[in-house]
Amino acid sequence: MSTAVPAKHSDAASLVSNTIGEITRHIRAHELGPGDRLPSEAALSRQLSVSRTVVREAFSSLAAMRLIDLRVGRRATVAELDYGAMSLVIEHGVHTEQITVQQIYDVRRTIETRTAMLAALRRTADEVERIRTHALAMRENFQRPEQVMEHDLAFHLEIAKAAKNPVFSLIVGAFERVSRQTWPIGWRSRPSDAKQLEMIQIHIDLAEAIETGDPQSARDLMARHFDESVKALLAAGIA
Amino acid sequence: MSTAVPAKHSDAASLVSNTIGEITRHIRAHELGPGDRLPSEAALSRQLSVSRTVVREAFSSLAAMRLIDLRVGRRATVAELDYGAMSLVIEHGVHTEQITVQQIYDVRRTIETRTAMLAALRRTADEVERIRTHALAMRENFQRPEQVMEHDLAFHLEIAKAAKNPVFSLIVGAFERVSRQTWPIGWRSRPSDAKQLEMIQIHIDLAEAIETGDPQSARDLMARHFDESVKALLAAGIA
DNA sequence: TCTAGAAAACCTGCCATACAGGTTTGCCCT
DNA sequence: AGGGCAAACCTGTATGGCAGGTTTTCTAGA
Repeated sequence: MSTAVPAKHSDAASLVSNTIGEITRHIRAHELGPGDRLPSEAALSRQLSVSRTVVREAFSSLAAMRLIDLRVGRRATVAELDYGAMSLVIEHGVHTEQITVQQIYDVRRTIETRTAMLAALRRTADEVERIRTHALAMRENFQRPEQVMEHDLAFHLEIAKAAKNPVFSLIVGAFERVSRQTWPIGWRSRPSDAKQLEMIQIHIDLAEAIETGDPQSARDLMARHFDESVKALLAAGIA
Repeated sequence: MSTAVPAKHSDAASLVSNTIGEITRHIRAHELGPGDRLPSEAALSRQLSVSRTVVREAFSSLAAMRLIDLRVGRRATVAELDYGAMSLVIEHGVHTEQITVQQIYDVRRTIETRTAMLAALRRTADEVERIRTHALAMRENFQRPEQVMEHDLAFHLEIAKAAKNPVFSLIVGAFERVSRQTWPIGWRSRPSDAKQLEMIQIHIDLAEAIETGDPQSARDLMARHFDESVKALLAAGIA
């Protein structure tokens, strides 16, 4: 490489994006799965005739999308599915005013009425337990909004997981960062303790419907939950 | 910076991820929108007391997620919403066998029955025109699968756009890379010209339902389309 | 012969510097 | 006032270097 000619070869795009392509191709070609190790930066640098700088930026980009994991001293490894990147994309869309909160609620309603239904059909005993625990913890801690929010988020994520389709988990997770920022608004927009407890009660009922294995009821409760939430948000002026 | 002490300050995480946070914070704080320019690498480097290398890797990561656009000589700019990163995440999930094609079809069915419905309610004349054009082009070129596929993908994306919710577009787009790779399988699994034309006919009918403004019918046609597609895939052994 | 521990080899995170092109800015001349 | 050109600025890529982590290998002792 030090001796290599200026190269000129290959596709137009930048060296970094080519390198990203090469790395993903490597993963595919060798059928690597989560946890499997990739070549070292130096090795790739030699192999692809680019500087380590370029390889590093490629790795860095892949890590940003959570396709690989990087840790100092260790080789890069293939990552498990992770919604971190998607969550950042959605957050960015909201902050740059390309997406409204209401639009997110519409999508969530569409997705989560389905996950609620599927969860009622496919849940395991463990999952039911976790789902119910989160719902009850919401009521328990209802004086501490922060706690309620965490359990609320975990509740929805757990239902998605119980639906046994990782793509649903990915999407529900994608809204996490934004939800964390808009949740307090919705909470404050419920004018009384009674209204807040009412909202929490829907979660508890939903957990029960999933436990019972009643998909229709689970579906309806989830739909009602979102309808109520949107109403609350609109009342708070987040149109 | 050359004179700066080893720093030790700040959060645990890596310098790069801190820098990513700083940049997104900058975007938010200054309420930057698509097209607005960010500080130069050198400026950020000074401002945050890290080397240009770190800033570059941060920029590179943000560009990988398509939150910003990079072009040589120019300053980085805030990017428009783009499903490229999400599409890579999904593709990665499929290649590493963490997601199955059938699971994707289930999600698409959930999402796209909704977009079809909304499109029928909210479409503009222009959108109807584009949607119909793609459907008809599928029939026109049905001897050239490559062409059919392109119009098929564009058809679904255009419907999502007509639903007037960018999050739906994002999600439908997220499946594009994977679809491009699995589409031929579905196509070949239809055993005859007649079967293939039948599939295309659903698209044409769907375009019509959207034009007419019949949400229920649009919904049902989209549902049927996915049911048929899954059937075809299963027949081809992609269980 | 087997094992535990230490040394060597390897690897990533970060930095400084350098230079080849693109792009912007601003000034000067008309 | 307007147009064109040079200077200033900016990004893409490369090289070399060093501070820690991590893995592998070798050796000495049981």
